[in-house]
Amino acid sequence: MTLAINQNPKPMSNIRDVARLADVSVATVSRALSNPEKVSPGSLAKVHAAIAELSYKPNMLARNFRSARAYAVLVMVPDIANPFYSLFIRALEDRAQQKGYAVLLGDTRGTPERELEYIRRVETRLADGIIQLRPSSEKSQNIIPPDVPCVNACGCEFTSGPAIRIDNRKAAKMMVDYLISLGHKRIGVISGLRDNPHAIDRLAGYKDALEEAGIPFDKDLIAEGDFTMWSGLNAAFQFCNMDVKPTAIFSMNDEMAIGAMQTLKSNGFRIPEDISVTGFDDISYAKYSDPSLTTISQPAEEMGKLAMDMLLKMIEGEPLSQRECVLPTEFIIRKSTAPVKK
Amino acid sequence: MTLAINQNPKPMSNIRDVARLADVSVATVSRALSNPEKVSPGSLAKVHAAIAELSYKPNMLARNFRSARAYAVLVMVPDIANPFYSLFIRALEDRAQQKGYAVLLGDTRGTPERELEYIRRVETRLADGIIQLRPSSEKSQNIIPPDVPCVNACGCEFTSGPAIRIDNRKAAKMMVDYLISLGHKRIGVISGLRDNPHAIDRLAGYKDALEEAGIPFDKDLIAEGDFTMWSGLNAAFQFCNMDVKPTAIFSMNDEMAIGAMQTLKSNGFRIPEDISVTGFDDISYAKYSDPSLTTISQPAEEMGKLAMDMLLKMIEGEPLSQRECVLPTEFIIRKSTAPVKK
DNA sequence: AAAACAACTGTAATCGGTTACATTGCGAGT
DNA sequence: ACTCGCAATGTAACCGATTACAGTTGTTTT
Repeated sequence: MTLAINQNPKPMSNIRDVARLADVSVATVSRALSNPEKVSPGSLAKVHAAIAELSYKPNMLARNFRSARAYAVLVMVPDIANPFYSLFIRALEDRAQQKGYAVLLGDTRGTPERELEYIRRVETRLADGIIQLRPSSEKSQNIIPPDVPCVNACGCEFTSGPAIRIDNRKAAKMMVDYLISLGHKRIGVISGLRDNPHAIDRLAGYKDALEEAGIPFDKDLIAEGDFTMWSGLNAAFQFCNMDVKPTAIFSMNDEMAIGAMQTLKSNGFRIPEDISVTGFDDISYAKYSDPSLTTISQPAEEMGKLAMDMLLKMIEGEPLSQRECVLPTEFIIRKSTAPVKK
Repeated sequence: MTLAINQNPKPMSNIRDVARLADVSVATVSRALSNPEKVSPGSLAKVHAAIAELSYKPNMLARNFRSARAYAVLVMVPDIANPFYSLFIRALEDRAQQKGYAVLLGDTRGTPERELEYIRRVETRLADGIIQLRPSSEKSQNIIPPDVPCVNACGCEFTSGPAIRIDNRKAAKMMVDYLISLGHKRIGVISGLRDNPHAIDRLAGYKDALEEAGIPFDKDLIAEGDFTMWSGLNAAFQFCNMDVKPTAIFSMNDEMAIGAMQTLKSNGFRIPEDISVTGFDDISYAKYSDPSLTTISQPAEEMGKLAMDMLLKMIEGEPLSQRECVLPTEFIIRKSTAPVKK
C-alpha cells in the first residue's frame, strides 16, 4: 500500500529554465514575451517551444514588483449586496479586465476603520488606485491621502477630486415636476439620512420643483429613511397616519419605494389610484414590483466604464481631459404613478 | 507666477532608508515589523521612530514576491449583480479581510473564456486560490487544473473538489412536502436550465415528494427558466394557458418566483387564494414582494465564511478536516402559500 | 576598405523585501 | 577560567522578472 505523498514534484519553472532549454538568454525570453517584434523568428520559435515544454507561466508577482505596479484597483463600496452598487461593480470589473487590471473588492460596511485598511492597501502598493462608491461629504473625503489616485463614482456632487456623477438635483426636480404635472400638490418624501449627499441634492431638487410651482414646502412631508427597504417600509407609516395625507410619494431610491408600497398597500391604499409612488435608480426589481415603479435610471454601466477609464489614466500618468463628468439620467414612467384623484 | 510642477518629490522610502536612519540593519527593521518579540526594546523604539519620521510604508508587492504568495483569493462568480451571489461575496470578503487576504473579483458572465482568464491569474501567482460560485457540472469542473486550490461554494452536489453546499434535494422535497400538506396535488415547477446542477437536484427533490405522496409526475408541469425574473415571468404563462391549471408553483429561485407572480397577478390569479407560489434562496426582496414569498433560506454568510476558511487552509497547506460541508437550510413560510381552494 | 548602421543577443544590475547563517556579547553552569 | 546557551544583531544571498548597456553579427554607405 502506497501513500500518495508529494505527488507534485513542483514543476514550477522560471524564466531561467526557459532560457536554458531554449538556449537563449533570459533577456531574449523576456523580450519574446513582451516585445516579440524585437526577437528573431528563430529565437521566438525556440522560446515558445521551451515555454510549451515546461508549461511555463510567468510569475506576475515578480513582474509587478519589478514594475512597481500592482495592476489592480480597489473598489471601495459601502455594501456590495446593494443591487445598485453591484451593477456598478460589474461594469467596473469588466472595464478593468479589458485593460489588464484586477479589481480588489473593498466592502467597508460603512465604517471608517475598514476604509482606512483599504486605503493602506494602496499605500503599501497592493493596489494602484481607488474607485470610491461612497457618497462622501466634504469632511470624510479628506481621509484619502492626496497621493492616492482616486475617482469618486458615487454619483453625487461636492466631491473634491475627480468624479463621475449624475445631476441628482435636476433629476429629482424632473421627477417632482412630473408628479406636479399630474396634479399632485401634497407630495411626501422618503429621504435618505439627513446628511447623506444624495439625500441633500435630491431634496434640493424637490424644493426647486415645489418653488417653481408655487407650492409651499412642508417639512412634515419629509420622512427620513436610510435607503433600505425596511426603512422605507417604516417611513411610509408616517404618511398613513396623517390627517391630510399626501397624494404622491417621492422616494429617494427604489428600495425604500418598494418598502413603502408594501406599507401603503397593507394600509388599504391603492397604488397609483389613491397614491402615486416614485423611486430612484431603476434597480432590476423596480420593473417587477407591484405595481412597477416609475423611477429614474442612472447609467451605471456607462458610469462604471468612465470611472475606470479615468482612474487608469491617472494611474498611468496621462492627463485628465476633465476633472468631473456629469452623465444624463433617464426618466422611466411605469405603473406606480397616476393623475391625482378628483 | 509659479507653476506647481513636481510638488511631490517622491519621499518614497524603503527598508534600507529606515535601517540607516534608525542605525540598525535591514534585518532588524524587517524583524521589528514581523517579529517584534525578537528585537530588543531599544532597537524597536529606534525603528519605530525612523518609520514615523520617514512615513515608511512597506512595499507589499516586494513582500509578496519574496514569500511567493499573493495573499489574495479570486472569487469567480457568474454574475455579481445577482443578489444571492453578492450576499455571499460580502461574507467571503469579510472573512478574507480578517485573515489578511484580499479578494479579487472575477465576474465570468457565464463564459468559459473569462473563466480561463481568471484561472490564469492563479497560475501566474496573482491569486493563491479560487472560490467558485458557479454551479459546475462534472465536465466543466475539469477546466480548473488540479494544482490550483479551489473551493466550490455554489451550494450544489456532484462537485469533485472541496465544497460547501446545502442539500438542495432535501430542501426542495421539504418545500413540496409542505405544498402537498396544504392539499396541493397539481404543482407546477419553474426550473432553471435543464442541465443546471441546482435545477437537477431540486427537481429530484420535487419528484421525491411527489412519489412519497403517490402523485404521478407530469412533465407538462415543468417550465424551464434560467433563474432570472424575466424568465420566471415568461414561464408562468405556460401555466396560465393550461386547461387544468396547477394550484401551486414551486419556483427554483426567488427571482423567477417574483417574475411569475407578476404574470399570475396580471392574469387575474389571486396569490395565495387561487394559486400558491414558493421560491428558493430568500433574497432580501422575497420578504417585500407582493405577497411576501414562502421560500428556503440558504445560510449564505455561514457558507461564505466556511468556504473561505477551507480555501485558506488549503492555501496554507493545512489538512482539511472534511472535503465537503453540508449546511442546513431554513424553511420560511410567508404569505404566498395557502391551502388549496375547496 | 573603412565606417556607420541596424538587428539581434547576452551579461549583469536592479527592484525591496525576507531570512539563513555568522557573529557578538553576556550570564550561567561546571 | 572555560564552555555553553541564548538573545540580539548584522551580512549577504535570494526570490524572478525587466532592462540598460555592451557586444556580435551582417549589411549598407562613403
